[in-house]
Amino acid sequence: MDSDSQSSRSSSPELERKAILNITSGQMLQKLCHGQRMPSRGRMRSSRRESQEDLHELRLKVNSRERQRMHDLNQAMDGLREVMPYSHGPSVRKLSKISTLLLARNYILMLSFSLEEMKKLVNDVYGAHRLPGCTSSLHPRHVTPLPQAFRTMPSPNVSSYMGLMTPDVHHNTAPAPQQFSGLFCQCTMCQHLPHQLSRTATNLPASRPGK
DNA sequence: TAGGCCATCTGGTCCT
DNA sequence: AGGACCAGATGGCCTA
Repeated sequence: MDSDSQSSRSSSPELERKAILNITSGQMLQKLCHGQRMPSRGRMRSSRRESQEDLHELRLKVNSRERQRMHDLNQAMDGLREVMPYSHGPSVRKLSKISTLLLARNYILMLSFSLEEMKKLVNDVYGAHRLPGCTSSLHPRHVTPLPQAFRTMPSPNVSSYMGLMTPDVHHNTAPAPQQFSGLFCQCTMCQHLPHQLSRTATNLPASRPGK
């Protein structure tokens, strides 16, 4: 996988061997054994070496666990990248970790906003003609409020939630903003809505209405 | 060449 | 006690 291109750089067998050699020889081992009391001459050869070996083995074990933990973390990060709406082509550089997290947050916020807008639009069309006993979640009574983080966003402009989709953050690999502009009209909801509503949805105002 | 990003090692802390 | 988690340090790779 392309996303592993960088991690394999450092986790290749050769480099891992070097890493092991690094702690096996010299500095690290000295560090590990530093502060240990000198055993008597008779015991020095065997017990000191044993404790060194024990420490060394322990260190290798701990390092290996930590390495595995970080690999798992990176795997999860890759999973997140896969569902993020940015170009996945081979010519596109992988999102950095921080960019992935920030973009994911913005993406969630934008989807929340889209959902709320959709609920409002559907309610505008069908709300007045609701049948008795209808418990649709689209009814105003059931519409959930926006998340706090979303409500405190500085700008109501939809495109502003794409703040991260800028070249300076994504190394010129960010998708064009219009990649998102079709969000409403491509969903199943919009496709089944009356033509007029569908048009309205695809021409969202710059500001959130009524806020 | 500087700066960004990353993997790895390491020691400390917390939890079970 | 052992494992998980975290953050700092370090060094390598890559790009502008």
